[in-house]
Amino acid sequence: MAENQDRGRVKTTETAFRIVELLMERDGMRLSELARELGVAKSTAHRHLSTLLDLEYVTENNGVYRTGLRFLEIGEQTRTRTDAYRLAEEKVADLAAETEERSQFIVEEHGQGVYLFRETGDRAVHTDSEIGKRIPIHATAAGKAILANLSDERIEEIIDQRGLPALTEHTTTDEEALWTELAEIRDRGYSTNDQENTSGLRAIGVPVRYEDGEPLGALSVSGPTHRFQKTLFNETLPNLLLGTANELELNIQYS
Amino acid sequence: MAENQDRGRVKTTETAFRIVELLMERDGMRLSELARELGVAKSTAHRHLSTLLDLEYVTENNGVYRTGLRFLEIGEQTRTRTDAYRLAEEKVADLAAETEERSQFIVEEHGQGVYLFRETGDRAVHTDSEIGKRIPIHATAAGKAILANLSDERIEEIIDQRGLPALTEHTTTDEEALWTELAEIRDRGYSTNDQENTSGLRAIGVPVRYEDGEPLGALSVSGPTHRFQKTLFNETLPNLLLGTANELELNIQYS
DNA sequence: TTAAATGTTCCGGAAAGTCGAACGACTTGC
DNA sequence: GCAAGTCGTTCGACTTTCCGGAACATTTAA
Repeated sequence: MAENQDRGRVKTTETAFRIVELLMERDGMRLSELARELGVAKSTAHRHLSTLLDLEYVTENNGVYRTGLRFLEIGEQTRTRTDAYRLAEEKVADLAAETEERSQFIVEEHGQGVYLFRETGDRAVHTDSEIGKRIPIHATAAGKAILANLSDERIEEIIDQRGLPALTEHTTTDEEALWTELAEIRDRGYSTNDQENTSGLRAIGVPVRYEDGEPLGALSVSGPTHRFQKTLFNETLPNLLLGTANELELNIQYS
Repeated sequence: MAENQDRGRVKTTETAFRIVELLMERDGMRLSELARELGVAKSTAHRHLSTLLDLEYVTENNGVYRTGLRFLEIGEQTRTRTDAYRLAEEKVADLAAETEERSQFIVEEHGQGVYLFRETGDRAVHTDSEIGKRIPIHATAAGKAILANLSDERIEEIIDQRGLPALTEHTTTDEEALWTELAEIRDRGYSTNDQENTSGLRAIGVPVRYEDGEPLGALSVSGPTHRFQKTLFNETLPNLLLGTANELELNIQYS
């Protein structure tokens, strides 16, 4: 059982990355701890760890193995691969400075939202970076802005693959409701998020598109519910974001 | 032949990561291109790519495979694992703002220097991030500052493992000369770099140590030769850096 | 000092990854 | 508009190589 989709996959690679992920979650582990956790012989764990150490994807200190910075190298390379992403970084900084709130740029990958850049204005607290973190795409303003600009088939695909899990009691979990919301977003040009992934937090999101209409990501600004109200929430921020996204699209087009 | 150190290493993991590295270098590849490059059957490449795709470490678009943002997630987690690193980030920003030059924080991993944070002051050009990039540790100011605070055995080990490759004509490639320079650095408290990795660029570096004297990394400020001279290079910047490193060490101690 | 972990090495057996062939779907060029 | 070439995908047989267990060395605890 449970060999449904496993046809022709490389099991050794799966365990290698399972090890990496465990090391990340646990913030470092010892050899036998890892072997126990994985349910493999110590000798097996040893062989895998030695390999990852040799390849320099893992470090070892006093018998404790941790993920290495080579992941940062590959990740950073991936993030700054296209000029578009680098240009987005500037806009995120501008938005944070101008609004004094937190702003971020998110892209879609494997049906999820991934934080590429985040900047916190003076007013916002400087939290953990969260860069690279994944989040259900339907539960963020930026994510919905992206979703609204994908083809219906792709949207279906993502919903099928990821479902619509609830992060708070305000998360949209009904597919029908999501579709109508996406239509509104397309009309209006921007998306909103009212405590759908974190209670007490609201956000506005706008898509960033290539010339052909394909979304490459989305910008968003988020802040506490008590500040995000009325004109600010309904006009000022949406207009600021739409203008910024437009500038960004032009920058990308002529880069 | 060439099986000297390969005893007991997982070959499949090696090829999996060789694929990832190729995808990174080439900025994306097609299946058969990759198979050709690796010297394996198309079916083998296919199986590996499907696996990496399923695990979400790789993305695919119109038949082009690229590295995925999961590497960013793991890398970012690795970078911000300890409070110490996060605190270093602030100091890097302070230094860039104050000097208006480029400042960076570097750590040692597998005998190499790795850029963890970089900030460019208003005066410096905003280049590619280079975060996560590796560099021979003896060819940077920050690297030498770290090296000078390691045990003699560890220094030997690193030199044996990595050698002393020349990046410019000014790089220190003589082991004897390096040892005497490291002694000077220990005396003086800070290190310098005069066009040893990039011609036209000078830098000053200072170690950042835990209470027990173990270096966790080093701060440095770099700029063009024509600006980095006289009092600025010999007094002002060294003192600024030493003060900043000291603050940082205290912050780390009480965090 | 004993006892109980942990890390390391080695070997046989079995699971797995590799290759090549063969197919359909697209391109390219004549 | 057809043929030759390329690309991605699937399948089965061979054999590489990966896994587990045991035995030894090493450290930590009692």
